[in-house]
Amino acid sequence: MKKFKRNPSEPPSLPIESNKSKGIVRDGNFFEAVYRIVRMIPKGRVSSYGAIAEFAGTRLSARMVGWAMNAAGAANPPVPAHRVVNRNGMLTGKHHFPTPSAMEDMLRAEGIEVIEDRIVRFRELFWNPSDELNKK
DNA sequence: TTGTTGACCGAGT
DNA sequence: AACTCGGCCAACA
Repeated sequence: MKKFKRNPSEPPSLPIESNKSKGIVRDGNFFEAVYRIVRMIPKGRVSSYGAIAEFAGTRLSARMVGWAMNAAGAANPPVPAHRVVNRNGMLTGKHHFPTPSAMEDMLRAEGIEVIEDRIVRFRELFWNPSDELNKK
């Protein structure tokens, strides 16, 4: 009934070592993969949780990208989490920054217009990780 | 241990 | 057009 579970022809998601009991995939591949991708987002551009999740190989795990961003504050080198928004260009994660306006301020500082928690001209500013592969 | 909740997303109703 | 639901999976109660 539900038609799109996991496409068997696609790679079986990340080599995440899901050691749930011992926990902490944060030190494993998933968080690192996400951070790596997010760090690729050029200044002045933005991407979405879903696009990042897909590129990381876990298409249906966009929510985990948000979770990764939640922990990204302590990451080193830094992760530009403010460049990640949802598929509509809305700043859904702004409340997780140190101050309520931090995310918006950082985007503005990079030349991105934000109106009512939404990125203006999101379509043009959207950056898909796979663009990097195509252009080379 | 089981259950619920997300910085999500696409399909169905 | 608004709403619900299922899927992912880590954290937390």
